[in-house]
Amino acid sequence: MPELPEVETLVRGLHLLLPGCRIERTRVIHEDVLRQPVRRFRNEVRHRTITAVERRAKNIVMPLDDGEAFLVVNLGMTGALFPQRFERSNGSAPGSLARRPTHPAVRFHLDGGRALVFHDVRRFGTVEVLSAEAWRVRDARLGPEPLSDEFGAADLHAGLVRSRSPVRNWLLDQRRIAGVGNIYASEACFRAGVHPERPADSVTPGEAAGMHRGLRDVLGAAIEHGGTTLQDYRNADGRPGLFGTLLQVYGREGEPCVSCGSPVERIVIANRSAFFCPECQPR
DNA sequence: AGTGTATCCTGCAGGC
DNA sequence: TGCCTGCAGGATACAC
Repeated sequence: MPELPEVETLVRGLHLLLPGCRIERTRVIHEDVLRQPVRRFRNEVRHRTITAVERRAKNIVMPLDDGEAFLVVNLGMTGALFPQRFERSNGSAPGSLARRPTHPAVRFHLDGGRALVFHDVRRFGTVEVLSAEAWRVRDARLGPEPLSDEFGAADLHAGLVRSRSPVRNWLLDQRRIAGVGNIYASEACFRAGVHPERPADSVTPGEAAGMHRGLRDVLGAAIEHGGTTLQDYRNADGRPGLFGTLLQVYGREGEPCVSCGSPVERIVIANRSAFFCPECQPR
């Protein structure tokens, strides 16, 4: 479910609330979301203080005790993090709009009676504590952040030409570029006028520039609108993202292309849907 | 280095 | 109403 813009929106909300919170104890309701034994997990987070809330690719990264360890959450398809019993200085209560977590998997009990709940219907999400070194290694395996200043069109092109895999698949590979998922991969291909099945190494420098632009534009705009909610995604306030109506091809099979009016098509690449306009994105 | 397939899970929509 | 199939924002492991 959640891709870079959704995770970024959630992280921005949580960053206003969680730093300084101390984890008193943890209840693990569904241990299959952990990547380590429950006992060890609970021991490693107990009595630690969350010192920041950051994003890397689609991961929510919370340094504990200024980076002695890292609590890393991946939302998978349906995961969500709900802050509970927090209050802002203006009296509003974040998370109060959230539907009660029907599928809690891990509940962190924080100081002051507050809590953070990881809720996940399908439980494809993961929650884990990593040592500083383990997180560094994990981080190093992830590709560049598409919105960072260091990521240029030339970098994108240089990465693409090293692979013959379909462009859409290339964009989904977190080792090549971080944070792009199925929605924004289709959107980026559309904005660049590149057919999603085109071999990555067939993309010209000009097309790569268009894709670099399109990718950054669509991710940036999606963040401004709080991300895309198809079904489950909620931000830290429990509100859905509003970018869905602005998607140009994803989920619009049969509907007219926003640019030329031709019906948008859906194809399956590597078992996952891709949407494109056959006129604007020729093979 | 690729792809296809399967796996982890649950819920929902649509067809009959 | 029930039953069935297919589909869903992710990530990983496997055989080929």
